[in-house]
Amino acid sequence: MSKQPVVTDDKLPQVAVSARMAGEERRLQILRIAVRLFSQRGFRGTTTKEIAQAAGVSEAMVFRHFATKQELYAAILDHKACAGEQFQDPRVMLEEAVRRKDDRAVFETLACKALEHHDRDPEFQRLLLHSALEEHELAQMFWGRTVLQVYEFLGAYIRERQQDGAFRDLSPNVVVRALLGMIIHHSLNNNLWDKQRTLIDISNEQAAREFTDILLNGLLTSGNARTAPKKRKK
Amino acid sequence: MSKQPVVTDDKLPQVAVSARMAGEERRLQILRIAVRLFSQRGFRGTTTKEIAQAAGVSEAMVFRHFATKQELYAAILDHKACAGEQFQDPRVMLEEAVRRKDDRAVFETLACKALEHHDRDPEFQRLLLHSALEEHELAQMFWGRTVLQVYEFLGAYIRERQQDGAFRDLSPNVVVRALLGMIIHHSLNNNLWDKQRTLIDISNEQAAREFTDILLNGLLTSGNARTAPKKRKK
DNA sequence: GATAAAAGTAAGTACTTACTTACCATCTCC
DNA sequence: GGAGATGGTAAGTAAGTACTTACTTTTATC
Repeated sequence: MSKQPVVTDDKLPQVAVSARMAGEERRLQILRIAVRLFSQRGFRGTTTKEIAQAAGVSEAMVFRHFATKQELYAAILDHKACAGEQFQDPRVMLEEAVRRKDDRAVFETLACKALEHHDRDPEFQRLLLHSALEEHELAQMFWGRTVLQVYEFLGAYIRERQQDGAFRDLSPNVVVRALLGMIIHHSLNNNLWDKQRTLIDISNEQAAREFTDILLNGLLTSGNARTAPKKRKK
Repeated sequence: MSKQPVVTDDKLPQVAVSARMAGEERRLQILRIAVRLFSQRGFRGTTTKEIAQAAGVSEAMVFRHFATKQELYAAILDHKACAGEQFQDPRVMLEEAVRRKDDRAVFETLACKALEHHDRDPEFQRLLLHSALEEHELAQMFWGRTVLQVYEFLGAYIRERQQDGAFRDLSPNVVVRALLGMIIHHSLNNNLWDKQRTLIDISNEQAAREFTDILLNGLLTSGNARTAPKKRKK
């Protein structure tokens, strides 16, 4: 009777805002909104009431779809970490470059894809950091499922190239950490500390190229390599 | 009367636990405890009740020393960011190495000091991350006061060495970001994701040496430099 | 068009949270 | 030794918080 048709914006006609939705549809909508809010304010910082309001439904609806707040969080992790537009498996992504032993392509492609992913989905990085700080299972899961794989895969490649005599004899894991460090720290800067990009404002492609450049060739001009060549134990 | 002398541990005789304290002393104790709890669980994740309990006093005491929870947080930021065992100014720390133009010493010393600091005071990094995620002022303050200075100082050194012809022509800020990325990401891994250090378990000194090594000399053996020398637009 | 399942809500409950009030205890110093 | 300042508490309060219950509306289906 007194129920006005709650369509707040005529410019979004394809989505009937707050109209009755099919169950699965509403579930997904709530999930997406929760992703946004959790990534902005963390798990503890986001209330179920806020989530419900942002979705345009009552709190009870949230709890019909997700029995507890924890379960909603877990569903998000599943959604973000397993399904959807997730990291492509590096083994597939880099297959060709690895076969060609094109070092530059291997590192640069990986760097570029990672930077693009963090750029397109900054929520993911925030969510990950929040859960790492809160010591939530997502952090461990992501570490075991994604990070370790990258270390294994890239590490194996580096070992292979060392045996070819193409790479110097550094610990492969340290090299991987160096590369990931440059990439992830750059994303973190762009998403968290220097959103206006006052210090560095370059495209992902260029960033990937420069970091790869540094890793592969080093900073020094060829004449000046090793100013203080200390002996390095093992 | 019925008040037992609440001294829980005889091995800490110099600090009378929960006995009457001088105002300033109690204030500092609460502050230190709050630092620990905030860094572990974040601002929203820590209750004033927990802080009071950990300090062995009633909640009212916390609010006598700090009018609000926010004010307590602000006091922590002051304490951590201004006073105490804060970062040494890199300009002082690296003065001699810069004068000698000992590139390896410049980068390695900075790396080592930063790694050691994060190792000795992991709370600081957690606190910083929490506040960056919560978009708190500490993050901006730290960025403006500490991070920018490092970029300026190291950037200037790199520019100088480029004019000497010793360094290749890369954007100085990108080089700084690469170095900080390796260092900070390594600390982050040690403090947050891989506390058991299953992947990489090396001393700070060695980490600093290896990262510097990578930055200064690159990965490739001298014969193989630049497998695919694309032209780089300015 | 009756019916039953599904989508939805208003108004709770039990508990926690930041913060307050009103009062006690213990020093210090003349 | 008493008085005022200071360290300290028990027991609140009002506004959240996650989650529930009992109920109404919509919609697909026969």
